[in-house]
Amino acid sequence: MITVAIVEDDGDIRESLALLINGTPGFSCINAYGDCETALDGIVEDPPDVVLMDVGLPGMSGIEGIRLLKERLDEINLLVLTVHDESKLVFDALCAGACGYLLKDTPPAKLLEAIRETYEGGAPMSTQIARMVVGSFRINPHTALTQRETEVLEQLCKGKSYKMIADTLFISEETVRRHIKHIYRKLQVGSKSEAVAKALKEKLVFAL
Amino acid sequence: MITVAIVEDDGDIRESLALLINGTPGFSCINAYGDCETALDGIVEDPPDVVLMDVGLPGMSGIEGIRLLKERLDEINLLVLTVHDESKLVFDALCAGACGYLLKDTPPAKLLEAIRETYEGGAPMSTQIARMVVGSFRINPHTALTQRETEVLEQLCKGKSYKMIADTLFISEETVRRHIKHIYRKLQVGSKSEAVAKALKEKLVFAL
DNA sequence: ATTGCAATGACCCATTTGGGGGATACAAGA
DNA sequence: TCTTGTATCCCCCAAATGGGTCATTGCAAT
Repeated sequence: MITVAIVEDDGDIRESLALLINGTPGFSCINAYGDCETALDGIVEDPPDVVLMDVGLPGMSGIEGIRLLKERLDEINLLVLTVHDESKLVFDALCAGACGYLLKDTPPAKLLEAIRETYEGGAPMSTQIARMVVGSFRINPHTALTQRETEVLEQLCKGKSYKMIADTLFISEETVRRHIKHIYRKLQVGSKSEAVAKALKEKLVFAL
Repeated sequence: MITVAIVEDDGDIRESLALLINGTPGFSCINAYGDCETALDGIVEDPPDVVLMDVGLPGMSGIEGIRLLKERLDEINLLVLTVHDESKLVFDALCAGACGYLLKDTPPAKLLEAIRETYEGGAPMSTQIARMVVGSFRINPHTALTQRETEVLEQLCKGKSYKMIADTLFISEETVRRHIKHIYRKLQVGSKSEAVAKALKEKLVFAL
C-alpha cells in the first residue's frame, strides 16, 4: 500500500485526486491540504510515501514549500503536479528538492504509475519536462573560442589562477593572460568570475 | 513508421535489437553499425528518426561519437542504451547531446516505448538514471554559510565585482570584502573564481 | 548579564588581475 | 605571395582582489 498526501488549493481537483487514489487498489490518500503552511506541519507529523504537490499556490510559494519540507524531512518523495511548464519553475522545483514533475494533462493511469515509480525510487516527468531537463545539460557547440582558449576557460571554471593555469598547460603566465584577454573579448566580459558565470550559464565547457 | 539505427559493437545484441525493432509494427531498423566511425558516416548519409547507441564501444568513445554526430546532425534524436550506470558517463552523454539514457536491463516493451517517446519529443530514462539526473539539481541545504554570505556568494556566481555587489545589496564595499573573507574561510578557497567553482559544483546557491 | 554570532564599516599592503602596447613562429588560405 | 588566425612570449601600469587587524551594533542563547 502506497500512502499519498495531496497539496492543492483547488478543492475540486483535490477531491478528484483523492478519489482517484483511494479508488485504486494499492494506493491510499492519507491526507489532503489546501495550502503549504498546514501541509508542512501535517506532512511532517504524518509522512506519506509520496507527496503530490501543486506549485501555483496562494500564500507561500510552492517552491519555498518544497524547500522547507525537504529541509525537515529530507527523505520525503515529492512529486510536483501543475499546469505550469515554464522552465524557471521546473528547475526551481527540482533545485528545491522535488523528485519528479508532472503536468496536469497527465492521464490518471499515468499519474498513478508516476506515483508508484516515485515510490520505487524513480523520477517521473512529463515528456516535455524530461526533454527540458535533459536539454539543460547540452554543451553549446557553437563557440567562437579556439581550442586553446576553451582549455583555458575550462581551467578558469575550476577556479585556477593565471599561474596555476600556466603550470597546468605548460605555457608561460603571459600566454595565459593573452588567451584570457581574447576570451574576455569574445564572451564580452571583463573578469574571471564573470567569464566563469557566462561559461557555465551558456554551457561552453564540459563539467565544472 | 519510426525508423531506427543501431550502434552496438556486440553482434548478438545488435541482431536481437534489430529483430525486436523490425518485428514490431510501426518500427523499422534501417541500419545497424558495429562502431562509431562507420556509424557516423552512415547516419549522416541516411538519418533515422532515432539512433540507439551503446557507449562502451571499442575505438572512438561513445561520448565523442555522440558529440560528433550531434555536431553534424543537430536535430538527431539519440538514445543511449548501455550497461554502464556511472554518473560521469551518464552526464557526459547528456552533455554531449544524448536525449535519453536506458540501461540494458530495460525490457523490450519499455525499450520500444522509449523509442516512440523519443520520436515524440520526450527524453526517456531508466528510473535510476532519472533519479540521478533530477538529484543533480538539488541544492545543498547544509551550508555553513549565513544568510547574508549566501546572498553574496550568489552575486559572486553571477560574476559581479565587489563594487557591484555592494551596490546591489546596499552595503559598503568593505562589508562585501568582509563577507567574502568569511566565505573563503568556510569554503576553503582563496579567490572569486574558486569560490564560484565550488559553489556551483556543490550546489550551494540557486540558479546561476 | 554575558557570551557569541551576524552584519556592518574601516585601514594597510602585497599580490593578482585586466587592458594597453609589441613581437615571433607557424599553418592555412585568399 | 600575402594575409589571416592561432599560439607563444615580454613590458607597463592602474585597478581589483585577498589577507591581516580592529571596531560597533543588535540579537539570541546561555
